Amino acid sequence: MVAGSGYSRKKEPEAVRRALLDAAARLALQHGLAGVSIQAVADAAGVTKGGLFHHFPSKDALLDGMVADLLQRLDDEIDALMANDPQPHGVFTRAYVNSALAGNEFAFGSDMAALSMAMTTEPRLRPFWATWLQQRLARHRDTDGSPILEIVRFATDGAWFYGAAGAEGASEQLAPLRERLLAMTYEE
Amino acid sequence: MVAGSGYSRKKEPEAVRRALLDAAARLALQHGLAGVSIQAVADAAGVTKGGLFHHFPSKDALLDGMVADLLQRLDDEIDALMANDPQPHGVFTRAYVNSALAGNEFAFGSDMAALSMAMTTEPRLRPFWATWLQQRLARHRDTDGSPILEIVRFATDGAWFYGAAGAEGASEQLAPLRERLLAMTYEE
DNA sequence: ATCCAGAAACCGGACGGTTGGTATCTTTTA
DNA sequence: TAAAAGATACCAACCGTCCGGTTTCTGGAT
Repeated sequence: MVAGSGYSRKKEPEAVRRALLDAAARLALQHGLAGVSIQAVADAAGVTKGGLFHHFPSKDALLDGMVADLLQRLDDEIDALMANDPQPHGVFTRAYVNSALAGNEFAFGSDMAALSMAMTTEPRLRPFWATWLQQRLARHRDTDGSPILEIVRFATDGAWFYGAAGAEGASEQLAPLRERLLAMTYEE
Repeated sequence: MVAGSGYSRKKEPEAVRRALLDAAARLALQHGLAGVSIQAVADAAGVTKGGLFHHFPSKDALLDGMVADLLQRLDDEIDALMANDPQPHGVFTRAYVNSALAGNEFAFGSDMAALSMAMTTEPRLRPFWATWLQQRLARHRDTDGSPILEIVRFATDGAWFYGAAGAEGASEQLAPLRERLLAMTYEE
């Protein structure tokens, strides 16, 4: 070993891949998609550009991976929420609402922000979301097929978007809205 | 005049400015915000970079101008729609719905696409939209203040977003939804 | 148990191209 | 003729990508 020229790093490919994906999402919602450069992502993940390119053959592949990962997380979160819901009618829609407008603090800086940004900006990534929703909806047609629930879901998207846009007093405004939307999922 | 080196162009500053704004919006929804470069906008508008920089001192100024212009157009369109609506209750919300989900063909490739893209991608531009909505809403609090109308507007946003994402069969799916939303604006 | 290849993981500099921006010049308009 | 409108040339910085090199891991053969 040549003194001073060596470098050492534990090889944890999965962890690095995770770090890269997380860094990409974080950079996206902090500085916009324009801030997601190979160099920036690599730096934020504690890896060099070369290391990044070992995991993702191109930037497009990185963004694709990011979107797929975020959709997977959303999938899991919704599944978890659905598991704790005894009422069959509108389970998916309720989980959807609670996932997007969660807790007292809304998911502004959350994963979904990076997702919506990616698909809005990059035309190539647009169908991903719609496809995900349609597949998910096909699975829950029996419990979540009514027109009212469709409106509830779309309203959730709009409300989330409004909050993510950084509207002042959005938390206070959206809290009662969420309750109204949830109440609507039990109707009919 | 040196032979072959001369150039001639009618000087129409306002027309050029319009062309630049339009070109920026068109490039945005065609190739994403990443496709909106100074050079590309200038080329598309039939002007050189120098010409562009005469009208907009920076790229940020160009994007700000684009967003402001798009919001202005939206303002005008909604005003026009409201003028032809005899029913006071929910006028603004109806105009909002009709503007976003207009005609038989939805406004996918429309101005709003560039708008949502710009504000989603660039964190700096995010407050513009929310501010616009809040100001507009303050003007129509008397006629459009009810919670139901709020849900209708948010659902409109979500539905538009869904359509803009390029979902298959969105037109067929969203047409009845629009009618339902419009019907809701007359309730109560 | 140990060794030793070979593969996988990671480094980091170099490259050609593009970016936003500036400075200077020419043409048109008022 | 002064100022606006636009053209042209140029720059430093950054971009995504590539590639040769270095380190660590893995699993047979011994």
